[in-house]
Amino acid sequence: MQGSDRRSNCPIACTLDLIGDRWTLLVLRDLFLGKTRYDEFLGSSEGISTNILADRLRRLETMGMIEKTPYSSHRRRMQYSLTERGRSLGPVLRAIRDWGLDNVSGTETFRQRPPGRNERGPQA
Amino acid sequence: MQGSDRRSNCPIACTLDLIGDRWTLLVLRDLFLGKTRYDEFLGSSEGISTNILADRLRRLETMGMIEKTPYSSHRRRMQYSLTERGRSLGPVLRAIRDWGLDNVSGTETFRQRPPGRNERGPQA
DNA sequence: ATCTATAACTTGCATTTTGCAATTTAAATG
DNA sequence: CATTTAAATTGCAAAATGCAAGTTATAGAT
Repeated sequence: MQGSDRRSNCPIACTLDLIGDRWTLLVLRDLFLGKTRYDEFLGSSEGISTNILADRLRRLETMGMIEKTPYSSHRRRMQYSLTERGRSLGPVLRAIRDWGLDNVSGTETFRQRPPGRNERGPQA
Repeated sequence: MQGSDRRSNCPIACTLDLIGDRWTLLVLRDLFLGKTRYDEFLGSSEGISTNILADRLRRLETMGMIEKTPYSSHRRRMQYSLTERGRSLGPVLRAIRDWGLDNVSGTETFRQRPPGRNERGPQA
């Protein structure tokens, strides 16, 4: 909890302490969209910097939102996936998406994902 | 839109460009809770700085999320209230709250607001 | 008239975070 | 061996935040 001397019991504030920055939420979006690897996140059109990406992935893992598993014998090559805890943020991302679709011109979702995995996740 | 050369059509990204920072969301929370005046926002337990508060209120007004009206003949004394556009962010704040209640220990809502105004807003 | 209190900022400056680009690391491949 | 690839790390500048003091414009008291 950020600012431990300034404890707030407000669930909104506590949640925002964990995920209340733009890059974290964008990384979560990408995870919901099925991206798993570092270079995939780097490829998103918002252009996250490598240091920010590494930092956010580490934080998300520390908070138990994601977990990483090797996908190669190269010990630094990890794929990331949402944990149950991370997946429970789906409604948040979805609400954000819905607001954007209704209120920001020029936004659209593309490539409708098939039902099933990430069914409750955001689409972009 | 932030980073105009890095335009993203993703509704999530566009929304986050507008409100994707902790303080903006906390100010929005307070507005949903019925706070209207500068010193009321300052009184929240997260301890926003005066420069950040002034900045966020200005931005929210510029984006059409809030409007300000004088409450005193003192020309600097304004009360702020959500516009329709701002109120439509209710589901976002509510999703964030719900996640916090489910996932962050020690969080709670207090003083249940009566149904009616802000019925769809967050409670904290 | 002056002085004090109040509310809403603004300002100055230190600290932290972000953004950019280069570099490093550890593996696979030719 | 050298080169390529993927996932970081690093160095540094720019931007944002945080803290505290200061300013402004009014109301109210003296």
